[in-house]
Formats: sequence, structure tokens, C-alpha cells
Amino acid sequence: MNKAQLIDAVAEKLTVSRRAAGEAVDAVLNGITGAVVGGDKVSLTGFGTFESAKRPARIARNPRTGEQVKVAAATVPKFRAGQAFKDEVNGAKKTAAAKKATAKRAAAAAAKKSAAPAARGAAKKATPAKKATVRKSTATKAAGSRGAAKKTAVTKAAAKSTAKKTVSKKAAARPVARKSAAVAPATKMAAKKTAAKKATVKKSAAKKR
Amino acid sequence: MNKAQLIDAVAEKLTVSRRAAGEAVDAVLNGITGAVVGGDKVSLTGFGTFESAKRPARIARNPRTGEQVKVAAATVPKFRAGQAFKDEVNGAKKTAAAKKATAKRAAAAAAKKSAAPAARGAAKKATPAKKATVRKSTATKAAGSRGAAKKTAVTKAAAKSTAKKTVSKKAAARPVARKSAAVAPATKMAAKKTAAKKATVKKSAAKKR
DNA sequence: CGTCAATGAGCTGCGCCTTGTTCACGTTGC
DNA sequence: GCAACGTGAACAAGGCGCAGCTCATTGACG
Repeated sequence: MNKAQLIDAVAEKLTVSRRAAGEAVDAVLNGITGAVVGGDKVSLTGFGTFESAKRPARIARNPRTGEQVKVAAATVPKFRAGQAFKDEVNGAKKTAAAKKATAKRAAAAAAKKSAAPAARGAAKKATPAKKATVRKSTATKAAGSRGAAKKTAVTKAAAKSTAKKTVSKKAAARPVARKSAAVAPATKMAAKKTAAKKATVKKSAAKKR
Repeated sequence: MNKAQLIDAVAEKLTVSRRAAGEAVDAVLNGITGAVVGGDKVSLTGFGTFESAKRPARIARNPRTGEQVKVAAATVPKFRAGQAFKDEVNGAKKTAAAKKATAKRAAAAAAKKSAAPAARGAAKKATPAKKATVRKSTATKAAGSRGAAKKTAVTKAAAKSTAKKTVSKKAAARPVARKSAAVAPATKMAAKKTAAKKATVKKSAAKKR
């Protein structure tokens, strides 16, 4: 499909002239590019997210001649597909896989609250079928209620234990994984972690438009 | 920018109701996703290309637990930004680089017709600024005229020589390429390469609609 | 406005993508 | 219909994105 064909499809869907459809297509695309060019992130739920990304200068290679080439720092547009688009593209295969995963989770983790997400997953996949949705959404709500109640109680207790476990696991796992790197990088990693958290905070702040 | 804001922008640009703009946005996005889901590639010149890509099954890792996870083969949507979008996002920085490149080309290849593309490049980058465009388009036209005059003369001569070269190159290049393919299969790497080539050939074939 | 769903962040290791250059083919706008 | 422009393919090395999972925030729709 090229632009002209997209315009045809839009014209048909909107029952408008090709000219009007063409203007619509242009307006949408220019709306997206304009915002990204302006430094904005364009999040179209289900479709995907467009944003610009900084690329530092680097030494690349002219594959044809093998010659090294210095590539200047640049800002490039990037797109990340939304989950709905991904699921749609992945099609029936994904649906089947989801069902399997759902069943697997339900069986493996009945004692856990994963029953709730499993039910949700099922509800999600069943969304196209309204009748099924009605039934399952009822079940979901019931399960959800229980999950919520459990969750509240579990969360507090788990938070403490999780924090302890997390610390011990990380402390244990990293030195093992990086013996060669020895102890010193552990400090650096911790420093990075701190910085990362700060950065995250900043991002969260910056994120609020 | 989120979807609602894009709808606002489209409504304003098209001077239509938000409802109409919303339908337009949906129609465009659904037009794209629909085609990609149908296995089609959507090439929107200047904006970019959406297509689906096959991802073979692989062993990935749950980053949190480190546990290995088998990820099933999947089909994912991907997007590659068009050159105009890239240039626009990269903005003034790119313009400066383009000028350098342009000057470089002009200097290095005065004897060649690359002077014409250089002028084109300059005209292209100057497009956003109307005043600048006027001035530069004048220069461009002048340059273009010369280029055209040169081109006409050069083209005829070059066409013959190019045709010969092209033929000889292709004839020479293909058997050579296939020879190496025939010899190389001794290695696994080469086998992969061969497979890739075959896939490429198929793609090229499939590409002709 | 409220509810539900989508999204993003964070974690580690591996596969995909990007970069420049040239040429041939395809698309777009006048 | 044609000129001008855009796109894709091919090449090698480094950088980026994604897998699962949880939680918090945000967005969309009724």
C-alpha cells in the first residue's frame, strides 16, 4: 500500500472525496511529524508511539568500502508499536498462545493472585465476542474483587518481604555474575542505580505536560 | 501529544469538527494497521514505511528473575521513518551537515553532474523557509538551468556509456555473486548467508505487486 | 466523571537495526 | 506524462529494543 492507496481506503471508509481523504491523510501525518519535530512524544493508544531520539556521534563503517566513517550526533524519529497493533499483526497465533499461557498460569498459580490477571487476559481476548464478554466480565469482576481484597492485605506484607528479598538477591546475584568485574563496580552500579532513580523522578516530572 | 490532541490539530488544520477529525484519524490509523495486518507494506513517502516482520522463536530471559524463557515465533509491526521525516526531526543540525556535504561534493566532483544533486539538496533543505526559499530557489533555478543544459548533453553520452557499464556490471556481478554462494556453503555462516540471499530474492519477487 | 485498559519503567542477555554510499526502481506532484 | 525525489538493497560493527513481571500513571471511552 502506498499513500494513494491509503487515501483510497480512507475515502471509502469516510465516504468522502479522494481530495478530502488526501487532506485528511496529510493532516494526520503532518500532525504527527510536526509534534515529533517539536520534541513532543505522540502516543496513539493501541497504534503506537512516535518520538524523537538522540543518537550520539559514533564511528560507523561504510559497508561497501569498509572505510570507517564518523557519524555525527543526530536526532532521529522512532516508533514503537502499541500492544493492540502488535496483537493484531501477530493474529490468531497470538490468541492461541495467549489462551495456552492463560490456562497455564491458572493451573500453576491458583494460590496466587495471578488468577485475576488470567481472567483479565481471557476477558481481553474475548472482547470481540460480546456474549462471552458479558459472562466473563462478570467472572472477572468477582475474581477482581477477591484479588483486590487479597491484594491490599498481601501488598503490605509482601512489600516488606519483597524489599528484603530484592536487596539480598541483587546483592548476591551481581557479584556472582560479575566476579571478573570484582567489587568496585558494585559501588558504581549502586551509584548508577541512585542516578537512575533520580533520572526517573526527573522524567516523571518532565513527563507531565 | 495524545490522540485527542492530534484530533484537535487535524480539526484545526482541516477546519472540520472534532468528530470528523476523529473519524479521519481513526480511518488513517486503521487504514495503516489493516494493511499491515493483511501482510501489506505501507509506504508513505517522506513519512515512513510500516510493515510486518517475522521474528523466529528464541530463548529470551526474564530480566527480573534471570530465568530463561522460550519466546514463540511471532510477527511484529515495524516502522522505518522516511528521509524527509528524519531530516525534519534532525533539523538545523542536519542542514549544516548537508551544507558541508554539499560543498564537499561540489568540490570533489565538479567534473561530474553531482553539481546538480548538490543544488537539489540545498533547495530541499531550504524548503521550510519561504523567504529563504525564494532566494535560494532562484539560485537553484539558475543552477538548475545550467545543470539541465549540461545534463542534456551529458545524459546522451552517459546513457550509452552507462548502459554498457550497467550491462557489464550486472553480467559480471551476478555470476560472481553466485559463484561465491556456490563455494561458500561449506561453512555454516555461509549457509545462513545463502538462506538470507534466497529470502531476499523471494522478497524482491514478492515485492513486485 | 468514573472505570477500565494501555503504557512505561526497571531489571539482563541476545538479536535486530542503523549508519554511508551508490544505483536502480518506484512514487509523487505539477 | 515527465521530472524530481524517495526508497530499498547490499555491505560490517556497534547500539538499541525486547522478552516477563509488577506497579503506578495516564489515556480513552461510555
